[in-house]
Amino acid sequence: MITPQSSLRRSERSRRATLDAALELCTEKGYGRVTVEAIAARAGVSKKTIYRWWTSKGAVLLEAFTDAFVGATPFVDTGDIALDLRTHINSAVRLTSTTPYGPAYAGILSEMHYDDALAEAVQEQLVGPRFAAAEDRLRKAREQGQIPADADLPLAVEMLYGPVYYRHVLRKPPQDEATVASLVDHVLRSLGAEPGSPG
Amino acid sequence: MITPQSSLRRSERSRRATLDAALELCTEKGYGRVTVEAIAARAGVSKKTIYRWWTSKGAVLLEAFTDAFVGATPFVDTGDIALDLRTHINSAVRLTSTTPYGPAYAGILSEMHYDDALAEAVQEQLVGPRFAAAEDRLRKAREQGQIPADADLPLAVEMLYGPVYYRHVLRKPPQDEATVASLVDHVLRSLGAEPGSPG
Amino acid sequence: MITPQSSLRRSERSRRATLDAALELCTEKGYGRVTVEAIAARAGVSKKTIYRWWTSKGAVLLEAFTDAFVGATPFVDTGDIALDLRTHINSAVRLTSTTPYGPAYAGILSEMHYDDALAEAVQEQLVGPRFAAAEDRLRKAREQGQIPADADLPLAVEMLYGPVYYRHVLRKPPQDEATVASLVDHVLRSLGAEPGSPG
Amino acid sequence: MITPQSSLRRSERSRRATLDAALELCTEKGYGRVTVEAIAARAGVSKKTIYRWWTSKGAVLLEAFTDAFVGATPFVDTGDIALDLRTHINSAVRLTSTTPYGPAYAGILSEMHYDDALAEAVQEQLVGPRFAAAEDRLRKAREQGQIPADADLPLAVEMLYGPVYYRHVLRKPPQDEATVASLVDHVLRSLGAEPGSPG
DNA sequence: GCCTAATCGAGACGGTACGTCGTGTCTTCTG
DNA sequence: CAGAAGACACGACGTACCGTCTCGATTAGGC
Repeated sequence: MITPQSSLRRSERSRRATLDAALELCTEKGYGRVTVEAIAARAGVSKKTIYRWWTSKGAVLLEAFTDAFVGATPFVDTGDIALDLRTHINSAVRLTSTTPYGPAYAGILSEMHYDDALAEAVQEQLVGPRFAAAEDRLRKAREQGQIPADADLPLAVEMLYGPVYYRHVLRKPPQDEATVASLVDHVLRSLGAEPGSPG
Repeated sequence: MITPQSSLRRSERSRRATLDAALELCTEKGYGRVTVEAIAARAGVSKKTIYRWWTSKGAVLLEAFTDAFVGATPFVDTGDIALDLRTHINSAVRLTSTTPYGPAYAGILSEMHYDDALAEAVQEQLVGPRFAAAEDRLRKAREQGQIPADADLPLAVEMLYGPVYYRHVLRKPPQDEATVASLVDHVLRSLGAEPGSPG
Repeated sequence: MITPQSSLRRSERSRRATLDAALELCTEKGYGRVTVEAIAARAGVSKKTIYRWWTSKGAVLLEAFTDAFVGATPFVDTGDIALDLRTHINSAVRLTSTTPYGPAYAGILSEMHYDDALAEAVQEQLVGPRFAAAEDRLRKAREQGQIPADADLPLAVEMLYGPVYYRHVLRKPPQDEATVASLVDHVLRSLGAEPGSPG
Repeated sequence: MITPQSSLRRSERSRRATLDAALELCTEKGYGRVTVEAIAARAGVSKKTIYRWWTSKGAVLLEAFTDAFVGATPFVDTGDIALDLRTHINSAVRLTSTTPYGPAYAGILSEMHYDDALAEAVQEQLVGPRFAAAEDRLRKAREQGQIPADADLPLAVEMLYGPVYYRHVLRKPPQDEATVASLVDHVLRSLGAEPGSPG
């Protein structure tokens, strides 16, 4: 498992120092050059302690990552579906293009392909909730008649998130806000929605 | 550089053995567990020879990859823009979901984040041409009035490829043909195109 | 110090469990593979407790060792110097060739070279008393005229004990009783003693 | 095995640097504190190289040791048995009491108890030849009538070497030359030899 | 027969070293 | 003379113990 086994005796000091060191090193050298050895040295923590609470470098960074983004992207419902989607996608763009989280996330995505537990954790803790939140917001819009009743919501979410990931994994520059607005408009139009609020 | 230095004396036998061994190992163990050491041993080739012709494991696999897909996805123009886009995207889906190329490509995408030369090579040899081909085909459709004159073509291409990458990097199941067809329809509709040929 | 600090609250149960576990492990794996960690686990005792009462693994085994041999080799004076020396040396041979004490003693001798406190303790508790006992018995024999007045007693004791240690540290098979008898005779003759009782 | 597998490609430079570093560290810190890690660092050699050619720290030091003493103690036959034995035993005393070889040898003796291959190597390369040489010299003396025909030669050799080991392993001060001379005289007398040349 | 402090088990902690593996370079021998 | 074989210095891996350090939970004496 990725989430640590329960223990009452765990040192919060070591935990924080480890996560902070991992993020720092990710910024300085890039995920691929970060080693457990270096994290331990930077954090003033023993390697044993790291291996006691995490299964891999990826698990450490995932925790650092989720820690930082807990509650960071709540999905507020302003009533304006286009606005809310823009807000949501913009936060994702920022997430993946801000140091040190962007490089860290790219690394986590890499590691997912060889580490099943990590893949599962990413799905459950990061991707799943955001995907669901976007789908829920679209569903509400559909119920309110802002988008047609037969709209394919999962497809819409993929069309929204897809380009963000596309740019991130191919190291292309992240979308600016205007591009995101245009993307949201296109997706809504593709569903058959009436042109809504101005981007 | 990724593309090998020219040489008149290069052994084609060693080249093929190396690429084949790399793909085999990728299938068996996954990209992350493939090592130059193991490729050399499997191929019956010395490490020195590998390092002479490639800069990294990623470069070997990229060559194995492009080798296999040279001319594999020509962009035929049938006159039906929706059909041609479906064909194109389906080939990309197949590319990323077929053993051993799917796992290999995931690995290459990982390595791109730490290997600038590899990133450049991927862009030039794989991503760029395909992106351009899709854009060109859309441009022709625009010229023929099948899609509006003000359509944002790069955005459209990103909306088409984005979901493919999204699923690939997040280890979600690849799209089936119906889903791809629906995606293409949605993208065309988002551009303001008239509903076209039935999927 | 090697001998434990005095305490009224010390748990005899823990003490015995520790010593027994240490001897068991010494038999099973050999001194070099015995660790404080393993002793604690086997004894159902915490490492802290071991470190509270002993300074090192060597100290634990020395105590286990001396515990077992307290009063085990009294030097009885039968009036027959050769017989008494044979008895004495035979007990030393048995000491060093009996499981688990032989391997434990070999380990203690090893550790002595890096642990001054242990070296001192071995000298004071084991080697010194036995050497003195042998020398005393020889002195009495000298006083009774059984050996010449100018006999070099310390040299004699070294000649008696030397071969026992020689075989022990070089992992040669221990002397049998006939060999010990012959050794004692040779040593006595070397001092210029009249040939004594038959072996 | 202790003696390295044959190879034509072995780097003599690395070999010497390793042996020298091992001896230096043995002098500085004592055998027990010497680590393969430290030997490698000091020698500017990789740990892998050490593990390639030796099985353990003990094997390294044994080779350093035997290297230094190859041909160092030839058994010259002057015709005077007492003189020759004194020479021989004195060389053993010096061997075990000279930095860095004394501490190194103590460590090797320790390790022998847990490392069967090392034990065998010590017997074959160091102890066996010296024991045989001493026994041979005594045999010649016996043939020449300098000692009785029924003399127990192995026992004599043990009586000669025993005290040397006794002092070495118990960390007592080494014999001086007068003590060695007296020891040799006693042993010869114990065999029934006529008092020989003056010490 | 309580009360309270030392002692106990358990085990997390910062470390050091282990022995192994992979990297990328370099050398030697062979076809 | 390119290529296989593989030794080399380096550095990270993940593990084992070290000796120190909290933690509650007994568990004795002194009251």
